[in-house]
Amino acid sequence: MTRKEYSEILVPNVEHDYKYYEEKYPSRNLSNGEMVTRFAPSPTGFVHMGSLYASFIDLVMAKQSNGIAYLRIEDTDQKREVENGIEGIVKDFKNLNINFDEGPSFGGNYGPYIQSERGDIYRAYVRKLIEEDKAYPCFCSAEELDEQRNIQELEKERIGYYGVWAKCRTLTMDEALEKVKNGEKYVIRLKSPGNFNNKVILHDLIKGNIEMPENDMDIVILKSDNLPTYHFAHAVDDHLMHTTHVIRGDEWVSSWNVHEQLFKVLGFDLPNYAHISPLTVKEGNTIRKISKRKDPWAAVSYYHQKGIPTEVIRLYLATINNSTFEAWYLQNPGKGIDDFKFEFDKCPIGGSLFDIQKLISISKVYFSSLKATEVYDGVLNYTKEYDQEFNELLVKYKDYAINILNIEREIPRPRRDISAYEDVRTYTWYMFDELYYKEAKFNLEKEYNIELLKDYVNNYFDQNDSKEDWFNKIKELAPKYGYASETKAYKAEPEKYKGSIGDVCEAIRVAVTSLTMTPDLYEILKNLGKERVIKRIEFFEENQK
RNA sequence: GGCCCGUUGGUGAAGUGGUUGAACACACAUGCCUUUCACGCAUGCAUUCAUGGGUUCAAAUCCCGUACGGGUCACCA
Repeated sequence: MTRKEYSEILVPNVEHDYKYYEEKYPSRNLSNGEMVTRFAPSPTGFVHMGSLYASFIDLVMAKQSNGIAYLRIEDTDQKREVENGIEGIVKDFKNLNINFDEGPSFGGNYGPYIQSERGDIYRAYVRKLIEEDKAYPCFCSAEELDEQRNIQELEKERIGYYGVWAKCRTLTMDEALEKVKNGEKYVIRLKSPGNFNNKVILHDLIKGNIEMPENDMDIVILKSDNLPTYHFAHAVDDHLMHTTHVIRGDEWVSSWNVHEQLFKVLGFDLPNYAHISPLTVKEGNTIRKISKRKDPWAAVSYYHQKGIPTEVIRLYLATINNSTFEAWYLQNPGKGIDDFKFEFDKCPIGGSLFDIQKLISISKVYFSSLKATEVYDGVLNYTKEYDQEFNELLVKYKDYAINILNIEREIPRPRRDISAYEDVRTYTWYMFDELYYKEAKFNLEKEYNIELLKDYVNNYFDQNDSKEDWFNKIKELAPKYGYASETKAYKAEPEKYKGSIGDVCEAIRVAVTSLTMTPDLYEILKNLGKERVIKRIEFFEENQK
């Protein structure tokens, strides 16, 4: 029997041979420097901050090099399958408005992009390896393997299936065939040509050179369920899909020697590797990876619910991903992520602690850079889903709402109070009568002079005043009631006055908004208009009693 | 336990042998300015880069040991 026939018995029902696939997926026509990257999650749940971080780097590196970033689903472990896992991931990315160039439901010429649909392809290459005597069937059971592991541990030997421990390696074709005939289950293992005493060096784009022993483990490449292991699928897929840069979590560093060997054995060119460190969180004294279950902000739904735009998350990921991004971003107003040149060697090597406070601060800067109409559109969209009542008010008073959102905005140093769309209501509710008369509460620590307030609104206030006139009038009003019209004068001789002009403004502010802290009072009064100010002062009078 | 990686302030970090008496940003504190808050400005916040030793005229930066943290050692990815 030839080795070819042997391989066909061991790996049955394969439609094409590997040469067919080599032809079917020709090299991509890449010009200089164009990167092909891939984000390759296993569908065990929904998209979270960690996957977003990894995919962010894939996308940004591909995009800035004019290359291609594709999505590949690694679902070769049927036990871990989650219902609708694949659809969930694709949907999450689409909802976030993150688009890959190729992938399930994105299209592309190098598919299928779901590994469970690529079984035939892997098997064709497994056959090739068996035929070339670079792989062999292994009939060891899980129990036997466990036992062997225990012995190795006891004897302080390196653990694994290698050298003399690789029992099935020496099986002859006839012996193996006999077992197959008897219906014994088997897997296909790589016949590793490596020597543990040799060194291989990973030239990692992020971590630098890492030296490790050559792989000598006869790792499993095809499981008994006829699906490949991660290692084998990685080699075959990234070869056929012509990935130029494998960007993945650094938990893979230690198995890189396996991958390097697999590429060599299969006759593939080795891609570049960039191993990224995970997003972490501190819990007591230990550091752990972020977790969907334990960290609420790890879920993308958290941001959706609060109304934090995807762009903010991307900005945050950009700042932790490339150390020089933040300074650049602050110095180049109007520019965005796409204008920045990201580099692998600026990526963090150790883990990055996720800092929600920092994200919020980035969000505030982001919101402060938006135009009022943009905030309006965004908040309208947000409240449609999360705050029907406020949404109706925004629709009803569109122009008014935009004016309010424009207070202290589109100026050289805009306010930075909004960090999410959910904050908009918190900062503007009192400007809407429907909410104001229902929700205003006066927890007064001091009493305010109603006469002064009435005098002000009836005899001084004019909606059309310029800010300067407005302030001059307050200065005129203040002394009438014993307040200093200049803060300095008050500070110099506090005993001579009831208070300063600041106290006068505070009285007006509280009477009109029920709050002691609001944006510019002039703008607020101007937007409310005389009639409503009068009404609010009357309302205040009733409530102060 | 073997192999690999990391350790700079409350946080993210810059830094690859000498303009570092350790940048920048976030957070925090105080003060100034001010109609409030915010913004802004000023100041403070690591006498020191986990630790011990070595190389050097010179080390956060190079070498060795130790401690601590992380990863990995599956028919999981």
